[in-house]
Amino acid sequence: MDYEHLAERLLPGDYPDLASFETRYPSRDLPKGAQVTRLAPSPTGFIHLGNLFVAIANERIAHQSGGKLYLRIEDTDLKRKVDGAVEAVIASLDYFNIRFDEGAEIGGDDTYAPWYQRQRAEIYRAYVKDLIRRGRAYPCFCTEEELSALRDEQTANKEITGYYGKYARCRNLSEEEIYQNLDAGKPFVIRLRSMGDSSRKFTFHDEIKGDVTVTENDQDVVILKSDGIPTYHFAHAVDDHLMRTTLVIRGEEWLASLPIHLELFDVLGFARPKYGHNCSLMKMDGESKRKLSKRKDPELSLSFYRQEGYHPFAVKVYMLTLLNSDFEEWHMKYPEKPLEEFKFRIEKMSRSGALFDLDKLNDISKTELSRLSAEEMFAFLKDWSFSFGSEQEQAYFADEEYLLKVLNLCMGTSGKKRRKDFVTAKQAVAEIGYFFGDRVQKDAYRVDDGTRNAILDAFLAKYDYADDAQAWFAKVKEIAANLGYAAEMRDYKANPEAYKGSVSDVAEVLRIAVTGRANSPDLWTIMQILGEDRARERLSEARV
RNA sequence: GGCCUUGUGGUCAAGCGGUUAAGACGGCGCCCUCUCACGGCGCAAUCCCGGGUUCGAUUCCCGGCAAGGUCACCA
Repeated sequence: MDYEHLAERLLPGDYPDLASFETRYPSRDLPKGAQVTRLAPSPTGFIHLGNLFVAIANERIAHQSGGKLYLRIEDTDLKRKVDGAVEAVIASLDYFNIRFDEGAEIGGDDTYAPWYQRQRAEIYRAYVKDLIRRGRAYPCFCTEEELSALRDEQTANKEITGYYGKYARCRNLSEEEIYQNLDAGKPFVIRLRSMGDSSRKFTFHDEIKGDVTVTENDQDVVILKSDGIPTYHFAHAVDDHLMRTTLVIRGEEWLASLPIHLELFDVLGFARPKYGHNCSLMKMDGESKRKLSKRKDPELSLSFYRQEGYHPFAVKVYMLTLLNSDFEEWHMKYPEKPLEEFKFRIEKMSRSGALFDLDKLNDISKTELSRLSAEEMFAFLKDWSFSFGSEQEQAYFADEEYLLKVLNLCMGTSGKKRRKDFVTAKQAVAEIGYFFGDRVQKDAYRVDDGTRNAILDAFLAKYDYADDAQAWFAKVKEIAANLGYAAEMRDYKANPEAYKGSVSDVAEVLRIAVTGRANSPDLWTIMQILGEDRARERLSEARV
């Protein structure tokens, strides 16, 4: 077989000499141990938690080793392309403080560009042509129908499906048959002529999973599709070699095709990068665990967290606690240290899939938000409200001084311990509604109307805005005592039968009258913030 | 179904042949307290199941079972 001639027929024209790629895309000059990692999304416009999960790992490894993180776009499948997707990826990750050093739409060093695979078509073809010349790749004319018939046959025979061994019909086509097909204008793909043997296994060291047993690839996989664009497998090998990736961290769904990639690297004469396959995030669905799904789980989408008003820092902290089991302890010990100081270790990454736990995220959110200053909280809430809040909520931000007072109260900034009332911006903004016009009656009074009025009237009569917290509370106690309630909790607990209730019941009436709810931060402060007029107004309006 | 991977409380997990089997979230209870939040204390709850190896297995080996991944001209 004249492979030289075949190669020219299949991919006519001059292609650069392969050696020229090695000089055009030289080895990177980086310190010893530096890792070059990448993110290689397809431009579907959908960036999800799993992407963020992998992105954080790649970013940490690259930057803490003095290496590089780049963005490559895998747009080999046109059907998946969505306009603006690349910008969306960059913006979404930037929101979580993940920055690329180079790559699509990043600017900076473009030595290794182009970053879009479609724009690299000539490069891939040059390598494919070389493979054909060497007899390591061949054209395949099988149609989709033939392929699916083959698959059905194999399934029926309980055999491994695919294009391999005796089933690789076009692998052994004679020269005449090939040229007849070509002359007839039949479309074709280029397949790898695999030299592997699926009965042979070998051990591969995965940076995350440790030693794994893999079977040699014996599939004659498609490397160049009929449109002249490579498949993922082939583009991966060429790009990660030429872009000088040292470590590929990707989802574990790729582990199964690792043998293909390894054979490709070998046949192309490329040094293999290191690989780390990480588990995917799972979710509880009824009784069983399953991978987070785009269709069923809104929380998979990164935009979900923005809409709900989760602080990006909190989400990142949660991701990190799932990513490295010792991170949580470190972060608790040094809450003020920047995340970048944590020594991220790829070998600490979990080998099995973690269940996404919203309770845990909420808890982390609460504590991260409680560490903000009132001013930072103001900015955070404002930012959220003007993107997702109602007009009414946006109006909260008109009087900055007033809102700051509210936030200081709700965050407990004056006390020794911070309050943790806020979980998300959405919830926080709703929470502080009673300081503004929003006076929904959230909780019901638990006393009868007569007592309610009696308490309200008594308080109104004694209320003095100038009272300090002590004097204020002394009056509440006095009212309690007058109405047959225990002024001291101690007394009430010691002898509950002797009273109608305790001061807490009296305070509750006032609290509901002022805030609409049975639970709130310090009532005296709330009334101070609201101002005398509004406080009195609410108290009298609460009479029945 | 084949192949690969993984199996420690409800969840995330430490653990690497001898431990009262850490810790965090959640649950429950108590304390603090005018309510809530914070904080403190405590409780319940775990080594998937069989066989081995060993003086001794959660830890090592084998076999089950279960879960997840994957078997495209998608990535």
